[in-house]
Amino acid sequence: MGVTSADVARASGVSRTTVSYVLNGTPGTSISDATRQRVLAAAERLGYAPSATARALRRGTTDLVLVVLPHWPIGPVIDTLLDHLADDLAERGLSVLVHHGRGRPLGDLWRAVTPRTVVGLTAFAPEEVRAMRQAGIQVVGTRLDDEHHDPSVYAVSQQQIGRLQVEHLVARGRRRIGWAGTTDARLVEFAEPRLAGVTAACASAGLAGPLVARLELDVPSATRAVQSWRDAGVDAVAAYNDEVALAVLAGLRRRGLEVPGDVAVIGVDDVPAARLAAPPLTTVSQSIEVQALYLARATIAALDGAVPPTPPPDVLDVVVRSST
Amino acid sequence: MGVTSADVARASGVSRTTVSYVLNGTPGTSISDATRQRVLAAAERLGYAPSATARALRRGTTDLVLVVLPHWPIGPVIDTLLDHLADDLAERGLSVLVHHGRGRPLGDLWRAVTPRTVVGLTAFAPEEVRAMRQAGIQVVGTRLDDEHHDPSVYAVSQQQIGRLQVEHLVARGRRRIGWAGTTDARLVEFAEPRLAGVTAACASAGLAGPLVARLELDVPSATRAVQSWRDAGVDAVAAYNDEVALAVLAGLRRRGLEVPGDVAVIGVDDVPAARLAAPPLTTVSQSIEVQALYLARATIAALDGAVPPTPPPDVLDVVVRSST
DNA sequence: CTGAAAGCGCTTACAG
DNA sequence: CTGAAAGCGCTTACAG
Repeated sequence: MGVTSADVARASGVSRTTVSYVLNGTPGTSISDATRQRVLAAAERLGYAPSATARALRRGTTDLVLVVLPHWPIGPVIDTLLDHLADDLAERGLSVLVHHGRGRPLGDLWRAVTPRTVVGLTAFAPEEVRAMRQAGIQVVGTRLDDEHHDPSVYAVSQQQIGRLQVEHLVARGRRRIGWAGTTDARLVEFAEPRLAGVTAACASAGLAGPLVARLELDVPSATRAVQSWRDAGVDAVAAYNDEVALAVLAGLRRRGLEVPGDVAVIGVDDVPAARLAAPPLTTVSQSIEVQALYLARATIAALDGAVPPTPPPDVLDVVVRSST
Repeated sequence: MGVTSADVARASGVSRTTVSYVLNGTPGTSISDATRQRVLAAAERLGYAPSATARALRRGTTDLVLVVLPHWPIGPVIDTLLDHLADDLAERGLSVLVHHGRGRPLGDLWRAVTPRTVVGLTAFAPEEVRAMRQAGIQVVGTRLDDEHHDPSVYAVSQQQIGRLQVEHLVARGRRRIGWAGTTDARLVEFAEPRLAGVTAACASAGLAGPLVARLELDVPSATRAVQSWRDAGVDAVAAYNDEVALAVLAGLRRRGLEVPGDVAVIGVDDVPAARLAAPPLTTVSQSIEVQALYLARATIAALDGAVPPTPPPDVLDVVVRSST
């Protein structure tokens, strides 16, 4: 198929050993400059590229980092995180590959890739983590179930997000909270803990539990949800994320209600559309850059066998705009 | 590190050949049922998983499909496409891996992964395509520069998108077109051809060329752009995508202008936020599901050495809402 | 300063 | 019905 190191050796009249030494710049081996030049020239001329597969088999590992996303629609937030992560890791010669949690089982994936590190933005089954580690793969993550307190894993508390939303609304004098979820079943992993946080915060504040509505991202669905909230006297809505919050705003608009006069609305993520909404949307930001940097550092520390970095103290932040 | 086929062979008292035959269900080899059971049991007990790397080296290929995204912020559109593609390919035992066009050079990537197929949602350099093909990798794509008419590649014309936007605006009686681009340099690859389409369509309609403004996704920046358009008598704006269009709407709102009364606005992508905007946004949809299915089919056809499927006839569609 | 040889873990003709 | 052996392409002790 391709040209191998044996071809380069033959073309430059040396052994494969020497080719390997020259091309890898193996330290501790001083090849004569003439030989070096001959090898380099031959490699160049033949268009030689080493087989990463053979190298991986020999070395037992690759320079790949596999990022596993949860099985839900990823938003701009995750895109940004991936961008930063790829940049940070590229400096260490690592390539980032992303799996979208769809298709074949995860086990097939990491076995096929033999990555150096698996970065999980989703929760892994404990057996899976064990199997990966046993295969010599580092496992790093931002998210595991709250029960699995693996010290190597840093989890942004989804509950805390919901809590912050309610605390902000309460500070604004709101007393009857609505929760806007989605009908997308894939989001349950994130939606449930956020709702739990909302519920807990309502209890702490001495309020009734949130009035839950799940909506599609369209105006009719949002309008129905708004109606159900109004019937119950809701004066503030915490939404699963900014997209849902935008739907809520659309529903309120359709009903002729004022924001925040009649109803306050708060989202999660601070997507670009949030600041462009009418009115601009108050939202909980997750400081993705900070998280990406932490993940990159954790990955690199794991690689170096160094102590894991300290997780960033507070990545959650309420961005106050005009909707509350 | 891990348990190998030799371990399984030893544990079950057979040769590695037999282990391989049993575990792969190699056709044309009839292993006695007793032996088969012994091997299976030993593999199970030892937790054996074949080394994908060794297999790849031996077979010369993997069951991986590498999707290369362009180096720009991917939106929900691409997410949906990836989801569909992964589902469609999983049925053929193929795993999808995504590269976000960041970090290390593409060449390192595909060499490291040795995928069966590379699916490009970005344009590849011709040498790169040649190198991949020479390495026995199939190359499939939705996008190549209009100059490279590779029959194996199906390109959604970015120019056509811009053209459709203008034709719609002209049909609505608009005569002075503004173009809303972005300051994000990563988007140039897509933005330029779309703008070229807008310019061409303006010429066809006997209009002056578009008045170009590039904006950030925030209200102040959008407001400045709106001002420049108004100074030039612009009565319709074609935006690079929906996000930019939302910014334009925000700028118009800030300026107290009516949409579409004073200025019509049209985006691209039909993201969920488009229908939730105030007013709901007219946009060009790219029929992502159709494209994903086509890509999956093209990938599978390439695998089977079959004739490539016919590209879908018209994936572009103007979704008319209230902003025009 | 450079080469012959072993071995990473698998699959697959080829023999029996 | 099953096994010994070669080989995928690389790297790296070990010898010279």
